[in-house]
Amino acid sequence: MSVRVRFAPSPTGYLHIGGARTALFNWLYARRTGGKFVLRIEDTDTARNTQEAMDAIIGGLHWLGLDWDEGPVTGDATGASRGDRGPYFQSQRKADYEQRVEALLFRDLAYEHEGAIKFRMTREPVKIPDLICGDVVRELTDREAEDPDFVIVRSDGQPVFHLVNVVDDLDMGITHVIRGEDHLSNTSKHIALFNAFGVEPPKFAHIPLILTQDGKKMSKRFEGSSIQYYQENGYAPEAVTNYISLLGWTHPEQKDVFLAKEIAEIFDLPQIHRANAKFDHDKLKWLNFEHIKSMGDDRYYELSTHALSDSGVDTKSHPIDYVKAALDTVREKIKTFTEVPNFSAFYFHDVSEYDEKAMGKSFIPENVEPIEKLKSALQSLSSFDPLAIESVLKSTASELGMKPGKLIHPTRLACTGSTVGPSLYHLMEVLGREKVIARLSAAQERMKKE
RNA sequence: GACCCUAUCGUCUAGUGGUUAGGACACCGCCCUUUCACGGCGGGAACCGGGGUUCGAAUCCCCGUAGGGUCGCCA
Repeated sequence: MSVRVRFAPSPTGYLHIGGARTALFNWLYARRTGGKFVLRIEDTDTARNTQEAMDAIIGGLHWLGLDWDEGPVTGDATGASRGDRGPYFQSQRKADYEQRVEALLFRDLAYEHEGAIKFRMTREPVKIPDLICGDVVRELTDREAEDPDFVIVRSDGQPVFHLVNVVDDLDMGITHVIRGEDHLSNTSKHIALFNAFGVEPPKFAHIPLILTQDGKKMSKRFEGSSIQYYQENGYAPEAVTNYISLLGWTHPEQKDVFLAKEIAEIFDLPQIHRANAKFDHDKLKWLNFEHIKSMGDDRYYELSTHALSDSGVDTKSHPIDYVKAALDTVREKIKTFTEVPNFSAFYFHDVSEYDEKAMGKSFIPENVEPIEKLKSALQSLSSFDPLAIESVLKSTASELGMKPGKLIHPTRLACTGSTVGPSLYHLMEVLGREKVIARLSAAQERMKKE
């Protein structure tokens, strides 16, 4: 029997980082086994569902590159979908649930209680075979011992999570339920329901949770709990999937940097670590840096220009080769794409503002003359390349009897407006002689005013 | 309160009865570099506690302790 797994988010918030990891593990398992990955939307709580959340989930999954074989195409519950086991929105499956409940009622496995319908839960301990946790025997808690039965249909007629989750998994032929460990205790209810329907439950695999650095549950308010945070803060999706896969799973060769599609060939469930993991932002950032270094040129240019345009820098009006050359000089300097504008915006517009502190040190009247000398030396250069620029900078300084740094710092500030940035000689080459001379001249005017 | 899961450096983890307890991130030091980074080399840093089992436990068992989860007409 071929594997069918599903990711079943509820559109009541955003795509949580933990949910993203659950989706990733499901996706990996489907890809590894050649099975199907189903996306199902658990929107039974109409009061709490929002279209915004729906779009964030679909968008987030797309962004992460976790494509689904069956499920909605868009966030519209009545819109198009892929697959022949739909509808994939629970809000569209009411008739199925009603039928199932009727059957339960008919066989006295459920009963009406104050307008709601409750399921007759077994009083016996339930064995939960789990691919990650092993066999878990779940006994009744003290409260459950008083009344183990639980509501499966609200008094307003709306079916409840436990019921719809089981019915859908059953109807959709789900073979493996891979979900967060927060569902482990509830699984006894689900198994009892599967038994009541006379079918064998799917295999279960409960994965540990992701906690904050101080070991607390990641609430919606925690910065970074939503995938959107990473989309907006300069992270490459491949770094994010790489990082979250490392929370609870280890590459057999102990590798740290890899692509999700690489793990898709070796991933398996029993290897998953059983303890919760704390989220380490530093390691994610490092992985992002690694992926920026190793991604293809075009992808790097694309993500960088996006970051630039997001911050209001227009690259479109510049020749493509100029843009690429400029971006090449910042590639190994950035850890996130949001840093790209800081390091490269000066390439795309004139410098009119300078670092205040540095200006006090570099833009002084005494520097007007040295910069003048440098300009003429630069003018006479036959080739405006990094090596030639470097040697001119140093020889000019030495002729003037000043330390190279005394000339280099004002030059950098003049060219970029900042004290940090790409390699000075390379940046000057990319900028081109004309712009460099112009910016040097503009800086001289500032120096006279000081 | 009850039930369930878990427990190796600060963090993610390797380890499945015999290892100088390994790696990565982070941190510290040195080198490289007249920007900021990168990089190179080196360093500190862990088996929660107590009982067993065994010739021998990080590894197996029990009891504590701690953390997390669940016990909804939320999902």
